[in-house]
Amino acid sequence: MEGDGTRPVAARTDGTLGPRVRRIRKDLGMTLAEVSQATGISISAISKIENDQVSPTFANLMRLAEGLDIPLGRLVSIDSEDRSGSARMTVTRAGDAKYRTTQSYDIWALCTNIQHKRMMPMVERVRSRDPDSADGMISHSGEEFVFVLKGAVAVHTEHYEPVRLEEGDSLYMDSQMAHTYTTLSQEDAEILMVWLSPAAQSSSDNTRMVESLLNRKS
Amino acid sequence: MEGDGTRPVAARTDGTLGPRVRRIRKDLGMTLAEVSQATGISISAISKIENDQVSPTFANLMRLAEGLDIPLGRLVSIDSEDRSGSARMTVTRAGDAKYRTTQSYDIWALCTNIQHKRMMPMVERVRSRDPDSADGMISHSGEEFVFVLKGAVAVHTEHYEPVRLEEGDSLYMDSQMAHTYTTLSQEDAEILMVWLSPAAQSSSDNTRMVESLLNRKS
DNA sequence: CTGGCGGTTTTCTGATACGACAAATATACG
DNA sequence: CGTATATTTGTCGTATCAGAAAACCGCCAG
Repeated sequence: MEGDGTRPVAARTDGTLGPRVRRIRKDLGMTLAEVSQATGISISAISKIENDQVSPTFANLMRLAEGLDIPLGRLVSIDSEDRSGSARMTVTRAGDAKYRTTQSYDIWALCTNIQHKRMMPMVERVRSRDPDSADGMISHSGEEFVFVLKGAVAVHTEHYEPVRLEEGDSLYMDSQMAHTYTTLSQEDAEILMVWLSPAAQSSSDNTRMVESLLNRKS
Repeated sequence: MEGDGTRPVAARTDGTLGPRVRRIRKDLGMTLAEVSQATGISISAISKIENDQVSPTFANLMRLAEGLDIPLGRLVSIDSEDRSGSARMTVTRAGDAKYRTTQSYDIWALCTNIQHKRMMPMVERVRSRDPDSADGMISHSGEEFVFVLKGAVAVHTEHYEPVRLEEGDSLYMDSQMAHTYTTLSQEDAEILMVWLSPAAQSSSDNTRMVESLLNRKS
């Protein structure tokens, strides 16, 4: 092992983990010593991790996530807290939502122009009245929350009896369970839906997933 | 292999990573050799990882995620799809939400009785009209989505000019940015808010966090 | 200039993950 | 049963990670 010029070069990681860890630590206003205290990892090890001089073991990644109080998945995922440059807030006016339509729904996707967004909020007008002739039952990953803005809808699922939701009622479900919505009121009902994708790391991912979900009949 | 004390004992990881990796591999119908091929990790190493005999380095975790075609965050996160036993859906009627009040808001937490929930939906009546005399600017982790149900509100943040939101308008923000809401309309405004905690793994966690956020003045 | 003093980086050494190979099982299938 | 395939286990050499301590780096006071 001739040390003839061979620098560490820090190629043992993707080169973003370290800076990400440092950023999180700084955001929490902690010193290396405090993180060491909180995680049980030595100061030097943390320093090397932050400088991408080592590829930490899974064990230490877990301890790090624990001590920094951040889910491990967030810690290691590439998306990072790097909000630099991108907007941290976006507003969508009542009429300005991004519109699209399917066989059974009119959909207005809200707040589409913010990056690194994990929830996908949208307003939907439910046009179908028959669970079978509709787009059909849809099953996808993640969780969804529904709040009835206007009218009344029925929620059809594979495991429960249909549920009637009136204005102001809300529902939260594991969206892996196949489901569909139909209007029960005279006028087409309107619901506010927020979908959370477990896998989604970026806004563009989410948007793509929504598109594919809406296009498949199932 | 005499059990003369020194056995691996597999305490170098949390004990769930290995089985999880194996499960994913099996689901994909791949052999160790194929995964080795796809990831560049040796067969023996993968075997040891799957049996929790080693704590893989971050570098190998990345290669593994890449080769198994799964987001790294999903690969390492504990959460798992184990929804067995608990309810997969819950409904909250318009009048039945869990109520509480603070100096500036009346809050109805929605869908509180479902486990493993990551989004925290709530309806808030905004009573304050002065951003300074209110509960004060609040900064917390995560993201929040707001939809105005009734009236008009102003959103005050540390980085942006106050934004006026009318009925039907919506907003999405990185809630680490300090913020507060005030009513602009004659009648107290009502908003639907969905908060996503990055750390939250379970409903109870979320509820506790909401409580502490609401109680601190800051 | 000099000497603390937090905070961080580097150095040094023991512990351990990794890769390659081989032998021992385990599993699947005819 | 055999045979083929897949997986586990063990060994060895190397790469490299973790931790302790020393060195380093502003920064500030005297």
